[in-house]
Amino acid sequence: MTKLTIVFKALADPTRRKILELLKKKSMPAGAIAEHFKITPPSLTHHFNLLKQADLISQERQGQQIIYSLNLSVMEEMIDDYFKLFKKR
Amino acid sequence: MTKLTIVFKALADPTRRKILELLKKKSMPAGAIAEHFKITPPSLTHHFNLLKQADLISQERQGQQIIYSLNLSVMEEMIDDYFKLFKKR
DNA sequence: TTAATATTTAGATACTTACCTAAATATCTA
DNA sequence: TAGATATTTAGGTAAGTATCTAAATATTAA
Repeated sequence: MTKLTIVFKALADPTRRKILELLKKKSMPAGAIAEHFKITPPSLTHHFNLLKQADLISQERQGQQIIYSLNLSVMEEMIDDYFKLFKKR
Repeated sequence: MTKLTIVFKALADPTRRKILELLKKKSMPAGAIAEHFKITPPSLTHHFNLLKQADLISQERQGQQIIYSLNLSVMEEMIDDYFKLFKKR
């Protein structure tokens, strides 16, 4: 699977897009993210894994918590490299 | 399913992205598109349907052929409305 | 109107995915 | 070290998806 396919698959789910939007405001631990959803922690971990695979987020342990952060650069690269093809201006 | 989810799902497949890239060069009938792939016509029709559902392409019959065209505006809207959120400049 | 061409529809199958429950791991605190 | 907290891993299931073959539809040409 190409990197682009992995990224689009990651974005093709509303839960994962909402996670990205939360992380755009600020980095936060899994538990704080979980408060915004009604799915179980294992399901959220599944989504974190796909977002990590797409390199859209990073994680860092801080004590008992795992802090997730958005990797803005991957989004930007995608816009620059792929969508520019289809952009007028 | 939201419109954005439908569009990202449509883009999350290499065959469909290649169809879009072909149509970006010029509109063409299903058969001409098919020459670039090794999958069967019904499989291609399946991909056309998903791209149409995402409003990324349009079709128009011309005699025996169905001519497909790219809807650039949908791509542009998506870049403007969604990705701008994540874009620095 | 019959045959040929272009494409889609119908239906089946193997694979993938999003979700769950139960159990495991990692860290902190008493 | 034992217990509590935060998160992940393992394993299962129902629903979705990409593909195929066979049949149907639409159009053109003989």
